[in-house]
Amino acid sequence: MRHVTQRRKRVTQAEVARLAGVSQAMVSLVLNDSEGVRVAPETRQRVVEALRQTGYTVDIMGRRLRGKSNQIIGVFTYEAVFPSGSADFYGPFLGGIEEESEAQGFDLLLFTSPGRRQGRRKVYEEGSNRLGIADGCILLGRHTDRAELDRLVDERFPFVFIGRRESSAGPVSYVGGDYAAATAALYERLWSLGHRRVALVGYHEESESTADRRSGYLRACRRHRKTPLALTDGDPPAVFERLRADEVTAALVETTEMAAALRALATGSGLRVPEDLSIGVLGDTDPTQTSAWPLRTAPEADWTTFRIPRREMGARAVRILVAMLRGEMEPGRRTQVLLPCELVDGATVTDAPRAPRR
Amino acid sequence: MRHVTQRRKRVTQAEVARLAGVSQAMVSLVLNDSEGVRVAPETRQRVVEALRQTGYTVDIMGRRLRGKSNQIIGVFTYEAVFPSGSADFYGPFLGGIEEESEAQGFDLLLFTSPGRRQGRRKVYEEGSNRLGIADGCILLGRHTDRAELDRLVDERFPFVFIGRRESSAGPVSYVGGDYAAATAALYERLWSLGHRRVALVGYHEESESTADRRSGYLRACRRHRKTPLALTDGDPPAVFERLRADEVTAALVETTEMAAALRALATGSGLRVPEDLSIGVLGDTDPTQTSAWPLRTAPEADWTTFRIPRREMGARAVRILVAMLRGEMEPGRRTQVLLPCELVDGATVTDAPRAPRR
DNA sequence: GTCAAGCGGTAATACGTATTACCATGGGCT
DNA sequence: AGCCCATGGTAATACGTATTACCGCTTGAC
Repeated sequence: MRHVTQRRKRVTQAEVARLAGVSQAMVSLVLNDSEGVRVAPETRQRVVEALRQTGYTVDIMGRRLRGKSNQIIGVFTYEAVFPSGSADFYGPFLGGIEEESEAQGFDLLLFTSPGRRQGRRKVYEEGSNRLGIADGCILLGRHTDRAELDRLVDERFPFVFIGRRESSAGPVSYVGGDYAAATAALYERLWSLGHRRVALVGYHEESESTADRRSGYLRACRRHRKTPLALTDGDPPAVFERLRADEVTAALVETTEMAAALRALATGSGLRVPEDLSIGVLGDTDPTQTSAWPLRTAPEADWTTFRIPRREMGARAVRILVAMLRGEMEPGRRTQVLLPCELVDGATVTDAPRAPRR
Repeated sequence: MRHVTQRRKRVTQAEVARLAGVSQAMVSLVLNDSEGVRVAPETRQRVVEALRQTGYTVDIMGRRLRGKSNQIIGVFTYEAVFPSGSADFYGPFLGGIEEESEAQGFDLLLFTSPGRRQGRRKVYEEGSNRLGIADGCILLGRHTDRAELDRLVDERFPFVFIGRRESSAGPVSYVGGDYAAATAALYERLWSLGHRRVALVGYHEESESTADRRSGYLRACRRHRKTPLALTDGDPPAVFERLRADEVTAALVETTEMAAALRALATGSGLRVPEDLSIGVLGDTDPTQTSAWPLRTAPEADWTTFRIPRREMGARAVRILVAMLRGEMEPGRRTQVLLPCELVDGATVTDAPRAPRR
């Protein structure tokens, strides 16, 4: 029984050269058809023949080592990219990232190894930043670690965040959705339908995206000289009671979970949605996140909301990162982009009720 | 205006060494904690400090060139991982891959960089194998390139395929679904319900998965001494006519698309499903693939089928690959695994009709 | 006959890391 | 004093490729 050959060694240019009776450099020259370098046709023939015989293939590693870039974009997410449940938060983002990095000629490195602390991934483990093995990195995730972000900025590692992010350590490049404008637009839509008491229901926690929605709401309120009514989580029944007490006819709600809970409470109290209470959802946010609000929601709900251009955001982030890597950006400058969100007319918003409810 | 630092250069061991006042070799030694080599505690301290200051990260190209592993598992798919449509074929596989590689401490490298030929990705582009960047690789995709597979086997690059694959170049490691057993089991279920004329409707093309389903069907037929009736695509109406002509009471159909088309034809002809015709689907196969069969299918259809354990397949593939990389497997041997598929009782199979139809 | 120029090829080097062989120093022992 | 050995570090090298500087040869011009 013949002993199986062990791990066959790669064929190198040197071996090809030996076979053809030339130097390694000559093989490289023939392979790369360098301009301005002269190779005798007869020699080229010999080399080509040797290449064919040996079945030589370029070793990417050697080539990239020499080129100093390994053509890899890192993707860091604070949670698993492919969740076991059906909730698909990252999918669209990554779709855009994949598409664009394919177009730009980069591979994608998903950081799955880093240590998790209480189920959440960390960039810095044992002090060293594994992201560095990529040329640059795209970061995603609702649950951002402030300290890590600051440190990243500080290290001058090229990265782009998906979702607006602020850091005290300096400017951050990001591609976000323009939640403020979209929220204001949704408010305007309600206003034009006759709603005069429009409340905001959202998180208490001050993440950038929550803050943007609130600022859009506040701006719209100011514009129409209305007193804002912003309710931050607390338990759903309490929020609902508050809405009734203030004779609110429309609510702008941060997530579909919250919206579903509200609607359930409303219909439970004999109120019809949207005839008695219009509900606008401020973008379909991360469905995987945990909250005090009941998770179960009718999937077929036809919410009035705005579409977050996830795919475009991913693609745009890659383009920005690649520009940074190519040095096409004034160094030190950061790029901050907010993409418009498209209004989606659903079945949960209609004209304001004629008579004020009691 | 102060000119900011230009394009951040990779920091190398040599620079760290300079800062610490030692040689590059010393930095490498400290980093790798090589056994049997003595480093003065005080020196180690200096180096560690310099590493921290510079934010050094290892360059995978240099390291791999030197022949060491990078703790990176490559993932190669013949189509985009994150499709723009909602059809999510790769998701579950990658979920398992991600989960397991996280557990094993590996990062995931998605090969998205160049190399498409007519919309399909290629492993070998310009003769070079890009997979080599990773320590080993997992391959997925219904559309396999035979020549590439052979060449991969030949190169002895460590890889595991998801889905059974055969190569003339030698044994291939894979993790597949046991379609033969599952198909046979589905046949048995039909038999026990009184069906005596059970047809197979499937692809003509001889991919491994198609072949497995057919062999399971044939095995079951032999067992019950029935003449097989295997219909390979052709146009749906023709297939349906054939089923009627042969007084078939149950059909095992390869994909949900085919099944939906058949059902539409059946109900259009006044046959009820499942009362007059039972339909079993042989696993929910790649929904993105193109075929002669109409794509539109009622999504809420409650098919009787078997579940392909995609997530488990992904995880298992990673475990096998890691074992290969750790050298825990006899070199030259390959691991070939078929995981059982669980029967799913849906609404499209019931007792055989009493009287033969006409 | 000397020089320049053109041609065809090679040696050398850089890229970043890991590892081996080796060297300098100093202390303990005979 | 002479020797050995332990200690702590460095120089050198290999990995595979791309590129530049350079070298030897021929030929043509003067």
